[in-house]
Amino acid sequence: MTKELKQIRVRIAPSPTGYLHIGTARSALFNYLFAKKNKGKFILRIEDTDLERSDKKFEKDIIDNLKWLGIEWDEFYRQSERIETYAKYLEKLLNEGEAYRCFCPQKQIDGGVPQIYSGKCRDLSDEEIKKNLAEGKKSIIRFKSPIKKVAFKDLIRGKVEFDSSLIGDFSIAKDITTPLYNFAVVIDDFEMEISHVIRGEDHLSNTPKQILLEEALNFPQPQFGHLPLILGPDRSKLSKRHGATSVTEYRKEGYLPEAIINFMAFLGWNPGGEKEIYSMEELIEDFSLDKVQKGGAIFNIQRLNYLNGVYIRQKSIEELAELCRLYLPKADKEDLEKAVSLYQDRLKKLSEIAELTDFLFKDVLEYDKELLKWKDMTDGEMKKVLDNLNKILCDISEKEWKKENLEKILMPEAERMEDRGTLLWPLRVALTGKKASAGPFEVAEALGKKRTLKRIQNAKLEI
RNA sequence: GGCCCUAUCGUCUAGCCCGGUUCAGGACGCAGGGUUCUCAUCCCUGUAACUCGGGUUCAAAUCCCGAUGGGGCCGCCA
Repeated sequence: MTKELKQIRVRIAPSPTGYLHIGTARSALFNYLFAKKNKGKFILRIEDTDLERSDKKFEKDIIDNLKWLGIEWDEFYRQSERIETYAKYLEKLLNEGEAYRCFCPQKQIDGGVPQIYSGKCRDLSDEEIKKNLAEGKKSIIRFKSPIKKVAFKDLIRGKVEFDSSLIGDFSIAKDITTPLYNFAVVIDDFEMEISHVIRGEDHLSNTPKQILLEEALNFPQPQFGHLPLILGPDRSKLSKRHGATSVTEYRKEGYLPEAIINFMAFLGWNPGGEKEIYSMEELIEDFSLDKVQKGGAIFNIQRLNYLNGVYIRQKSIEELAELCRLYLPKADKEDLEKAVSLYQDRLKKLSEIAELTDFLFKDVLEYDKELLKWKDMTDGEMKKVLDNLNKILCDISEKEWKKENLEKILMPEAERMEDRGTLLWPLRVALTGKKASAGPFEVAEALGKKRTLKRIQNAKLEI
């Protein structure tokens, strides 16, 4: 028997009840990589059956940020537009006696431990159902869960087995036009011909329910693969209380999509070699589900920062300047490029550019005059140094006001001192007002002759 | 509490399937050093782990069993 090789079709199915979560983004990435690697299709399906909690603004955020990350889909669906389809299958299940209406009050949580549904309404007669309905009694639709062992081979974990008697008759819809998660997923995965369901481990215990439904509906079973969770520092599932969890927050702070992608890929996955800087193309090339980890991985911001620095340093000045525009709204293209070339090596996040380069955009610097002093200089020595600096710099023409020239002229002067810092530290502080900054020659060039001399004058006035 | 998943440096992990080549490799972090006026970049060095207990075997991080730890789920949310 030759097995027909079906096309690989995977999906990411976020619900628009919050901004794109880092965990959802990583699931999307893994699905995307798997699809691309196997020449398959990647589908985005918005799971907005819960009208109360769903919000268009979150849907927009999910779409925008997935695109921003470079995770593009081949097909797009919205569950709220597919209600008729679910209704059709709901009717079928109801008619075939695989599902039933339940008129019981909502499940009670007993001593903190929820109970399995008793099955009280399982065998209600048609008359009783009609009567209840006529009386306007509230009902939901439950699946008549057969008692059996449900086993499946997880792509990442191997054989997993559940006992359906511990699941009970779970709910599949609030009413005929309001399907619930486990049901809608099964219908959609079938209708969309999903071949592999790759999702977070938090869905592992939903899998037997979905398999039971697939069996009742005679659907082929997709392959399941459950990804390890992204954890907070306390090893519990990453959530708001651990800090920023949405892609948009990291985006606003100035993390690059390349860095986030590289970072997320290596949370729970590793190709085995020693190469750790990977572009999307390289990830696709090397991706494989059996290199996925089983245990959860802590979200380590230090590593994201490091990676972001790596990608920032890879940018051209022009690109980086454009990316930083948002953080320096008042700067023109030229200023932007000056600022960026001065601080590219020092940037961990784009947002830092504003504070780092504020001295470029100020007329008057405010700093403690003590900061001007290198080691234990006296005021007199300081004055001499500044005068000297002023004298030398005055003689350099506007035309020659270049980093290289400034260095060529100033360095021998600095060498003459017992310590180069005696000349260079006060210069740098006078120009930037900071104890840590880019080098004095490049800053002087960026500032230009006039402003440089002005700042040296101002420093003298301080003493 | 029940069910399920899981377990190598502080963190992300390689090695485990096919036991000996590993007193366990890389990266982040941290510490120290070099370059350097400062900070950063860059370069070098160091730091630190096979959860525990039983087996199996000449030999176990690697195979088996158990314990313990950690996590997830248990909704008329997804």
